[in-house]
Amino acid sequence: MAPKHESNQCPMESILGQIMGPWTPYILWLLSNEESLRFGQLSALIPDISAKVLTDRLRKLEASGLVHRDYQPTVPPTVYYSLTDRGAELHEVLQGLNEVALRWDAEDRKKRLIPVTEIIAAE
Amino acid sequence: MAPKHESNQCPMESILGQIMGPWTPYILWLLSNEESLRFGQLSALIPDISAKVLTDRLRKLEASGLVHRDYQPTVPPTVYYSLTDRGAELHEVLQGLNEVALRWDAEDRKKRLIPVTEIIAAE
DNA sequence: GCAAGTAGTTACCTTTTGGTAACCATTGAA
DNA sequence: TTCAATGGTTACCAAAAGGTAACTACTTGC
Repeated sequence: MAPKHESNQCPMESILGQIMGPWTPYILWLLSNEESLRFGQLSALIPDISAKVLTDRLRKLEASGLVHRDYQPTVPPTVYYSLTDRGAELHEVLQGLNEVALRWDAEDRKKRLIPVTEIIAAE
Repeated sequence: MAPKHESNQCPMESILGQIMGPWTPYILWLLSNEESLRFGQLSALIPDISAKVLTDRLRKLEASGLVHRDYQPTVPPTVYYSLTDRGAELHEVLQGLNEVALRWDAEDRKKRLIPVTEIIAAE
């Protein structure tokens, strides 16, 4: 069974149930860096996600009150997604995570480059 | 297909691939609040997780270098899990997330209590 | 009159994930 | 002599998640 993140006890489990899962935090992070993003823009920024899954994630985030959906009945229709005030409260946490990600990435790159460096040094 | 978090481009996607998914951030958070926890303790702290899944998560975190496994060949065996230095770098982010979680939980509790308050006020 | 473009939805099928129960080793205690 | 205790593993099965292709609506431009 998937974690019963609804029924609970612990606030941490509850928030994790809302924002965890494949793609979800990534979507939140993209939205937290822009005023708003259209469906197609999100789709382009996350090439490996299918429309079905992207829709599903956005609907769930909307249901949790973290994302706002602004449907403009133009032709063709235009839909803007943005963080709600509550969603925006995740900005700092996501930035913090991104900083750790950048640090680890730099460290790992450096490690992976050592062999190359040795080859150059040996010439 | 599950997100291809290995092959990538973006550090944020990469870190999310390592720490996201059901139970994983929760395990990290529990470990970030203790020196170490034994398998059975983690199991007891997360009642809904099965041994199979807990093992799987711990093995993956170990493979990512975020968790250290200390097997003591006593009888019966004792295994201590703790965060590595890299894993410990997530502490602040997890604390930040927990603070947001506590705030939302308090807000939601307050909102859920309003009807009760109204009933009392109406008496 | 047909294609393009947006933001999806739906049905169908495959893959992945997770649960459950049984089993493992080893030794001390009842 | 048999049970309990720890930290798992394995096989088997059910459920959930996700991919793909087809289809929707509506109007503008070719």
